[in-house]
Amino acid sequence: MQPARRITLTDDVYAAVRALIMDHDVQPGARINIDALARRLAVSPTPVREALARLESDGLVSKKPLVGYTATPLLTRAEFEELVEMRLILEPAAAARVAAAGLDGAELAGLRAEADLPGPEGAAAVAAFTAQDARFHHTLAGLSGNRMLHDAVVRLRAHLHLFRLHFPAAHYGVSAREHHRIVDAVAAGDPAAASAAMRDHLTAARDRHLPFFESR
Amino acid sequence: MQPARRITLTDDVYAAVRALIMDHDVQPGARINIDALARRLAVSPTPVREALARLESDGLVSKKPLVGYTATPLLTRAEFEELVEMRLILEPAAAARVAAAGLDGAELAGLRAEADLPGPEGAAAVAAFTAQDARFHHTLAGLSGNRMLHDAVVRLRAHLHLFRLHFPAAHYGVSAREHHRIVDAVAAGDPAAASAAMRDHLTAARDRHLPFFESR
DNA sequence: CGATCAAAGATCCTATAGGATCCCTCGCCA
DNA sequence: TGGCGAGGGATCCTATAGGATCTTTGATCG
Repeated sequence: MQPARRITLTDDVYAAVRALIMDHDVQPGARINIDALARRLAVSPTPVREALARLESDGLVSKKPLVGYTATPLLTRAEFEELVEMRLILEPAAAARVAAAGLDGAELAGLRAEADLPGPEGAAAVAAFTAQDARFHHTLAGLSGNRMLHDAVVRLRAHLHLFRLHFPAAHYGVSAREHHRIVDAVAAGDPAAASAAMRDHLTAARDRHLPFFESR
Repeated sequence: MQPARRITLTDDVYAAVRALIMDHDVQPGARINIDALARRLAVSPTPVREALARLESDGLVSKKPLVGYTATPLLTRAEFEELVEMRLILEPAAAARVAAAGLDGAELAGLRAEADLPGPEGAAAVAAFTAQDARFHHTLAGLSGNRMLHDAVVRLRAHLHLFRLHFPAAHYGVSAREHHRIVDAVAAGDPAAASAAMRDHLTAARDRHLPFFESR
């Protein structure tokens, strides 16, 4: 772990702690000791405290007064269903809006490039896959032109760190094809088709993830 | 202003600062001096810093490194349109889900009670109206059973402190009737009607608010 | 008279120290 | 042997002080 340094320590600490949680360097449900974390990052407890306060707003940690912070436990099956439901509300609407508004050549090319997903090769395959998948969904939400919609999609995404460990190989290839189907509908300027393609993608992804809960 | 005291100062400070902003005791766009705020609340700067970090996640203040915090400026017309668009995505979906799930007698009675809105009498009429309106929308979102959906609706609502000052009298009465139409559809277990009623309510409220931007 | 540069003031940012609270372990008792 | 209570340790929470940075004001030069 590198000592954090930039303009404001808080931002660095925030990013560092977020990464620790997302990569499961801090086990879900584990206590987070402020002093120990500060020593590990070679900073004082104050910016750590500030970063944790922000992370609590993101839902990645929770605070019990006079006891301490805790990394948020993994999503339960029910919470996962809620998350999917929420994405089904937001993301098809975003896709429809992008299709309705239309994209210029550069935007479309960029989106199409991000629709591709890395294969199952390489050491950090799962991390690379989820990171690229996140980029695609975030970019699409951003192109909706509605900043609040974009923020909401990004915020939800943080909870998917759940699947960093157990990850079904079935995702590779299929997800990329579904992404391209969404891009095609967007490129055609067909809001209904874009919305439907996104809905199908999300429900399919949900079904692919479900076995995870069986095995717990 | 009372000195803040409870279990954790941070929570109290958070609520206090939030109230300051919502009530326009701190003008939108104004700089927020951490030390001055700490003295005013009779606490040290540390919990103030922590509270401000949380408020930044809520979008009520923004931070410029090495410069300080600033109360978020009032929504522009474009941002207001984005907010409405976002509510149109979330809240009709929430209403439909509540209607589909059905409510027991107590829940329905509670919701119907909150649909009523205080009239234009009294000193703090605007504050009472908006507070009650918020309660209705929050309660409905909460009854959807989806916590993330509820949180998203509540989070958006914070940005409506915009209208604490200039408030059209046309809202009184009309809004309550629209609320009851939503409750009726929910009580009838008709998701499509509930969704439509909410959509109509939001678009009508949007139109009632629009003159505010003409007068700036 | 306007623009540029420098210095002073204010503010934020970080670190360290002390008080209060909670959790856990050990001993005692029924 | 199991339950209860007290003490110690750890941790959080708050406060204060010092260093770094930015903004602003004033003076100087063109």
